[in-house]
Amino acid sequence: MAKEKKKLRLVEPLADAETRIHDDHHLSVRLWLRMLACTNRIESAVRQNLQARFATTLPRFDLMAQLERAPQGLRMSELSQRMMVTGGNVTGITDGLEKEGLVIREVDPADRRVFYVKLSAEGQRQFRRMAVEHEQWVIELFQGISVKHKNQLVELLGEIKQQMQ
Amino acid sequence: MAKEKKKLRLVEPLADAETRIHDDHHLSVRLWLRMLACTNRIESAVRQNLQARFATTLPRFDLMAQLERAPQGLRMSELSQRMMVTGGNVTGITDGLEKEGLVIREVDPADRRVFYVKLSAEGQRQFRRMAVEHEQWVIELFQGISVKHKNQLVELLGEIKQQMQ
DNA sequence: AAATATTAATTGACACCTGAAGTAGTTCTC
DNA sequence: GAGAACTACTTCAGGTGTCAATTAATATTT
Repeated sequence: MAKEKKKLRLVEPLADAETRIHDDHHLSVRLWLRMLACTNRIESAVRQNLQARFATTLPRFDLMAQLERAPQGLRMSELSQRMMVTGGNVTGITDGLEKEGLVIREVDPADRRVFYVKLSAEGQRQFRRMAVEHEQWVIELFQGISVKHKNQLVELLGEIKQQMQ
Repeated sequence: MAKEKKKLRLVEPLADAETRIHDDHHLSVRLWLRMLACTNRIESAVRQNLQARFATTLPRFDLMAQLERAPQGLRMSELSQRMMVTGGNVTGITDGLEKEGLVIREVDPADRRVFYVKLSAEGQRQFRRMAVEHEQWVIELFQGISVKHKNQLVELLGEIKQQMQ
């Protein structure tokens, strides 16, 4: 213990010029861990709600949400991009939803490699019901945050998102 | 600035209050989606780096990071809490790390139900190496964001985190 | 002290997710 | 127009994650 500290102290003079950078190290890591913690908690809450209220999961909800915004249907590859997951994953989730009759795979006559995935009528109904509640959950989760702060967050996170293209 | 606020306060009829709520719906959902998008991208980058450089994974790194901060060792249940995952999950990750000789399960003679999980010497060495690079990755990912904005984000996300326990 | 409840960790079933390899259909190139 | 390259999707293996049920040890109750 004491040995460790001594060693660290010996190195300190060198690091001194870089104190600001060193602090930034900690700042960036701290920011990252906090982002992760927040996201995980919210995600976990949403996930539990989806399970409890609709016996479904976040990825399924997410896929259906993408389809709802694209009534003409989406290719598997487009779903993959928009959901930011791999193609193999989309195949699995789509299989599940198709088996439950919530989505449909339609072949493209012009290119028989391609599927267009669409919400079935039943899928549309179910998604609508879920979407309403989902919005409510998110609002409740963020209810303690002022509109001003929410806007600031959207702004700052936008900067990060842009930085990462 | 102050004038703006006053205006908003003066115009308080029903329609207006509805508008504010309606906007807030969108605002909250938008904020949530943006948080998720940012986190996913960063997480994905870190994950890829861990895989490419050290042939390991984020959960493993995360578990080792927890242990590094607690040289006396942690119970499975403590790990579970700190990592915000279920106990069964911790069992699996610990099994993997133990098999590779990076962590050790020590029985508590006072209560034979509990294990104290610790980093092995090899685990410590490996974690150190990973931690240095990991910090570097995070810093690079956030390099385009000013210190001021990072601090703001830490602050605002702290508010959210607090709001959610 | 025996019956009961509680607690710590594991197990098993199932879903998610990735990366790499495989299949089938399309396009390019000569 | 036949072979090579490319593209869309699927499959597979392996790690991650949840929940519910189980096992084993400890606490509590009577």
